[in-house]
Amino acid sequence: MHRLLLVEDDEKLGRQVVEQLEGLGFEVDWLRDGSEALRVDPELYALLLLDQMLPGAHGLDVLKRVRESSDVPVMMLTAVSDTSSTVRALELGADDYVTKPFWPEELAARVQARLRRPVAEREGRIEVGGLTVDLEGRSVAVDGSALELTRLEFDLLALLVRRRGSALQRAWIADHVLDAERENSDRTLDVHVSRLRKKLGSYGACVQTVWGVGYRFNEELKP
Amino acid sequence: MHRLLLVEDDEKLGRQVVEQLEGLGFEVDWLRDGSEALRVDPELYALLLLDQMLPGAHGLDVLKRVRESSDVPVMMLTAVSDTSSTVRALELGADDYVTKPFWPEELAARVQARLRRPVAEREGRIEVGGLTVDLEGRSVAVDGSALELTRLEFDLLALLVRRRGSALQRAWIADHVLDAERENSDRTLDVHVSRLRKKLGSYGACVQTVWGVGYRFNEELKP
DNA sequence: GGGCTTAAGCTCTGCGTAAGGTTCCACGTC
DNA sequence: GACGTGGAACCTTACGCAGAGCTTAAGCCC
Repeated sequence: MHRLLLVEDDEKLGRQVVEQLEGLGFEVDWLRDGSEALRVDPELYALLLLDQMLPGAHGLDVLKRVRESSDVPVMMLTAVSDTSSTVRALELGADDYVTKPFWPEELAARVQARLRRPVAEREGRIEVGGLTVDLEGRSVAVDGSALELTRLEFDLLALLVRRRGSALQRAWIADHVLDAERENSDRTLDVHVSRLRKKLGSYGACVQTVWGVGYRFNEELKP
Repeated sequence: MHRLLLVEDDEKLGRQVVEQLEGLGFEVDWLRDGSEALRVDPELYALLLLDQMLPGAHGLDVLKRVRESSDVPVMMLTAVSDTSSTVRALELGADDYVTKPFWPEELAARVQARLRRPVAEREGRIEVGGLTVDLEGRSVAVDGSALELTRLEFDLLALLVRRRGSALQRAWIADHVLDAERENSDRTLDVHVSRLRKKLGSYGACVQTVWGVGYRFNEELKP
């Protein structure tokens, strides 16, 4: 089964999280100190859970170090107020974040969702419930019937679905989807998201807006 | 059940692939060396899986040799970076390719999908509803009556039909179909597509334009 | 002369933006 | 803590325009 690393200095919260995750069959290593976390080999783990405020080293430092050598998924545990750190974490390549206080069950569910799937980028086709995205054929179907998406809409959906579960930054999405040549209005991306949601019908709800950050495809919300 | 040949020198990857395929009920012969592969009779197998970089002989050499005597489906295992070899492989008649690194599960799924297709196609003939494309005889028939296609029109149709379901890029199609020597106008391809559609009659609708990308043969749209 | 390419006019798609409405968060007040 | 309020972030609709793609007709070259 998957092995996870949790870095969290709060004893009580840490114990709850470990219990939840082990209850789901994960093996969990738990470190209380940031400086210890700087020394571990991230490749040993299927996923990392990093608190932001840590003794020894800040969670962002750990994240930065990890990203120098590995693509392992990283989920940040952040305080509600600390939005600037959250944005910074996403810039550094965090895959998702959970704001404190949270229910350990919620965190466990997010972890499970992330690890359940094969590495999507390498598949030619991704299926989420009744939604099928054919990356090679550039076609999309909902419950069997084909959808007419524009080039940009398809790219947008593909991006979100391939990294489903992760909150993607507006600017990052824009960089990857919009025409890089021109200075785009801030509202351009909204419009395309809006149009995509509409065309996706009942699956439109899976395209979540993450306030102040960007968007996330949430497969838990499928109809 | 089907018998497959895998030619792969990486021990670990090879073992994984063999396990997966045997798990699906295939019989698998596994060679580690390209020069051995040059000596086998491809007709013994339902499908060949060829790595590109091999000791003894390059995967492309094996492919070339195989194609001299057989139409057995060949799937290439290619490194991400090696796009020029991939193009060359398709020119030589490879049916599909999977880029490394891949999940053995993914490869197994592709193999299964490929072998589910009707027998005619493996013998150089593809049938989509009432449309028959004879790759060897370079002839096309709609509902039994032959069609007069030019060389280029046939190549274009063959390309689209062989990779039906995939959205092919304009530039890629042009590279494979038009005269590579000259700088072609952007509109040249349009004209041939247009003429092809006209000649295909009711099947013309299967040739879909994928806006901003290229074209796709969509067998779902057959009349 | 048959087949490939180009030219040119045309259609129409899809992208971006503006503008007005809506939702959400932060902060202050009670 | 409940409530209210201002402002920022976001949603949605409508519209114009650049340019992708279609088609016909005419040229070019083997």
